[in-house]
Amino acid sequence: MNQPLYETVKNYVLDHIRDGSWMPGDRVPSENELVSSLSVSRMTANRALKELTQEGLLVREHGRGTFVAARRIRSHPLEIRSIKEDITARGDTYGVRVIATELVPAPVDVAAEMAVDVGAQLIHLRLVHFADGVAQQLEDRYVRASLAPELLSLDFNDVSPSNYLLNKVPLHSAEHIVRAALPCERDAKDLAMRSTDPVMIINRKTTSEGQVASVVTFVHPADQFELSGTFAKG
Amino acid sequence: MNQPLYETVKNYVLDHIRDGSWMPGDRVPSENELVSSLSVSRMTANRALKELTQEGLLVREHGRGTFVAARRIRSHPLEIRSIKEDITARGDTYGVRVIATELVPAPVDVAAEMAVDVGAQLIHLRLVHFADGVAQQLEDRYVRASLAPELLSLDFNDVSPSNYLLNKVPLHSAEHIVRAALPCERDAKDLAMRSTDPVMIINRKTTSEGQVASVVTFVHPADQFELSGTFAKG
DNA sequence: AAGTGGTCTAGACCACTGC
DNA sequence: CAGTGGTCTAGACCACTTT
Repeated sequence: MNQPLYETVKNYVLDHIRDGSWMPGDRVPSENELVSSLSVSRMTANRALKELTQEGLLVREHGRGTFVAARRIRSHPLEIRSIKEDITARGDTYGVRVIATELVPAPVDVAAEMAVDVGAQLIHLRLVHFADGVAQQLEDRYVRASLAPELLSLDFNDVSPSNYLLNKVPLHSAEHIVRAALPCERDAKDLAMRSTDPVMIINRKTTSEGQVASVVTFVHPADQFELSGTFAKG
Repeated sequence: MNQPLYETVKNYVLDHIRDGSWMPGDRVPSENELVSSLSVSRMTANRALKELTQEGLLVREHGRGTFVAARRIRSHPLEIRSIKEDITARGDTYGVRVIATELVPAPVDVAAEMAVDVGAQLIHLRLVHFADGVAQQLEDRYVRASLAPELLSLDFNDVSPSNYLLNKVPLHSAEHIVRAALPCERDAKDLAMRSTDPVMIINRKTTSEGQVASVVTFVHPADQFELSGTFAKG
């Protein structure tokens, strides 16, 4: 259980925000108060509060104090949609092939991405979604095991991991990175496509209550997929 | 001119990245080397390097060192950004090659897209945007000629078509479609890339006062570009 | 004046990497 | 082994805000 001290301080603050004892707008303890009550140095308290501020959970005002941030509401063209609904909505038959559902210790790169210890228990899912038998999307996902252990025994013909998690875990934010590339051999094989044909890759990291809940990589054959979005102003 | 010391350290590193003396993959000075050469404390050097890492300009590896990150443009699909600003912001030299600026009668496909008569007068622009001589974006655009006839005689080294139109024409909405593909021979040639390497293609249609003002296709070499975005909900 | 966050120092111990 | 980044401490001075 060797987490950095500043993580302990962050969790101390987060716990009070999560359980509602500190509400948006409330002042949280000052750096010096944390120094006294938690017996840490001021630099450590400062780091904890600064990082929580960068993560959008706190707001700091010079000379006044540190406050719980108001919850943001923003929409975005990169919606989290259900692949199954997309497929059935256009009249195709939805199908899914489950390649892996397993409980695994966190690999180093995933651990870094999710900010968990290497070896922490994660649920790993790897599925391919089909429309009328044509592969549409490869989904490779890691989920914090404590959030939804029953993922291991779900029937993904009924509900997709995305949808299940959306309902089960209160979503705070999602970060996306979209890029084009050629698929690696393994992904191409699972998608039954040539590795010389391009794919669109979407990485999504979702956070809930200050923690990374899930990281997922979606791989789409380029000829089967496009993203669209609109925005208006004024 | 009292900027924090860690900003001075950041600028010291940034200057070397911008002027090309430290290239992507190169090791930058270690914290202790910065302590010696700049006469700052290690915490200050650490803060500078940590922030540059968070900003995506450096990559740190425990026990090995700190390295200049591979460069990719990152943009948010929601925003209409200036490619020129993106390039200069990361310290590269911006360049543009104008392939075509002409007044043309609307081709059938463009006429349908813009909801104008076939043969209506449109301005057609085709340019390639470069960062340090490397092609970043091919821009192929049609603009309703009556909106901005002076586009034909602008110097695109000073202002990009996107930026010019943003200021000149009141934007109402923009629709985007993003997809991955292999480039056609002509686009690959203009981007000086192989037609077997994937590209990311963004189509944007902007409307102003109920009419389509402009349709544009951006083609990016996949290894030079990625989209990113975040959203949060309450 | 007192309290706050913003910055900075000069040490320290640790875990990881490479040789 | 030496060098690296990751963390932590116990001080310090400053600018800003409120009382």
